[in-house]
Amino acid sequence: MGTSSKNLFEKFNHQSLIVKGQRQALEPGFVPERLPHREEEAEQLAEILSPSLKNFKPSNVIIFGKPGVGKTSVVKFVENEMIKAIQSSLDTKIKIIDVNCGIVDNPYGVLLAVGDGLLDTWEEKLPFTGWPLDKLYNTVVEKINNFAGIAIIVLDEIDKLVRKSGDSVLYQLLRINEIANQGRVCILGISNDLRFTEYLDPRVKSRLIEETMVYNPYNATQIYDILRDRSLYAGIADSIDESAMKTCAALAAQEHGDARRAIDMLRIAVELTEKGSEGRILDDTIYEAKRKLERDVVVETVSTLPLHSKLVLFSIALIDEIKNGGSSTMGEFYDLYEKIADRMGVSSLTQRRVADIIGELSNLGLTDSKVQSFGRYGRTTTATLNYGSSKIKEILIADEMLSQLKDVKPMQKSLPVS
DNA sequence: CATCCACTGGAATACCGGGTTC
DNA sequence: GAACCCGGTATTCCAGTGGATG
Repeated sequence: MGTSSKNLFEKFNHQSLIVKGQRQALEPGFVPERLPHREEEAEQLAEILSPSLKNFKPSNVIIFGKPGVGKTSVVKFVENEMIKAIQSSLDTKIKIIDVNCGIVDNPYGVLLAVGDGLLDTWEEKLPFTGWPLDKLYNTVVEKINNFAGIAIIVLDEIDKLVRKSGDSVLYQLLRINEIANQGRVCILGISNDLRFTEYLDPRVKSRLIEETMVYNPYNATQIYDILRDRSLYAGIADSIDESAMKTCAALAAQEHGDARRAIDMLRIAVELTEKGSEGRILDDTIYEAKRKLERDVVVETVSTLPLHSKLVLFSIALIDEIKNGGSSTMGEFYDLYEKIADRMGVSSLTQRRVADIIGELSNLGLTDSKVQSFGRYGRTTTATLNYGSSKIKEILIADEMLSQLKDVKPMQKSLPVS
């Protein structure tokens, strides 16, 4: 390495890094050693799970709460504490199995995760497809029997699992305790949705929900405390303005008291500061971080959409353009979508499917859609873009597949005034 | 209160990846 | 290793339904 010429990375080394501690403290998924304003919840959960340390099956628990209110953090925290507690006593047999039902939302996947979680390290993993469900289930039961301890199955986002695949897996998991002669399972569910239990069979419901905990959203002062705590971990406390931290907390409190969002904003503010020249995080940095966060989310969601969703969104954007911000009806954008798909050389989906795609886009917050009835003249769904059509188009066209649509202009039709 | 259009839920179909059987 | 079994996912097909207007 030459001494006279600068190393390529040197420039970046000299960036004014303001993080002097653990950078992970600002990343999603970090589990702190302290849980400001969730100490009681953690203790309560530990109490519920404590029988497992004496080899008794704890009650099944469901934790409810909006996103970013610390559900997962509390659970992870308690898990870690429990693992520490087990290490000191050799005669307790506990396995904790984490399943993120946001990703694994089908019966096979859940049973597979449970089965794999019960394997000893030298055992070969179970096949991730191919087996009949009952064979997989029998294997899981057998593993529980051999294990002869308490298996705590943590089902994060359990509401998604139930919505997509019903409660059959839950029924099967609960039934293990009846058919296995040794070993017990305890289910710890985490849900964003208070009402998901309505989808449950009463028999499953009563057995699954032996204990419930509801976590309330944080208020601004609580989020402030959390941010302060994290900034201490990250070693940025000296580099952040008091009022900036308050602003950050206040902004996040306005949006459902989501602490995760506050931490995301703080992290981006840190990154912006390290790239910039200010050297300190100010109020303005926070506002800029907020804007960047929102922008990033839109780009991310739009660009990861499946092809046909992109085409539908493109149609809506085009109609938005001609109508200058107006909404479009199913008939309009479906026609346009068909033409676009044809031009791209892909076969178009049916209207039925496109109706679902509209619903998905609306769930993602990219569009607003509602059904409108015109009485005697039937009814349709209308869709409106939530972001500027030019911006949406720009993101869409960045996709290689869609780049050929760059110059597509819909022929001006006389559209009914809505 | 009939009417009309497409919304909507569910059953059917096609396809995929991967084990299992002979 | 060809043919078959199995569950998951995406889509289509079909029939029943919703609801404001006229």
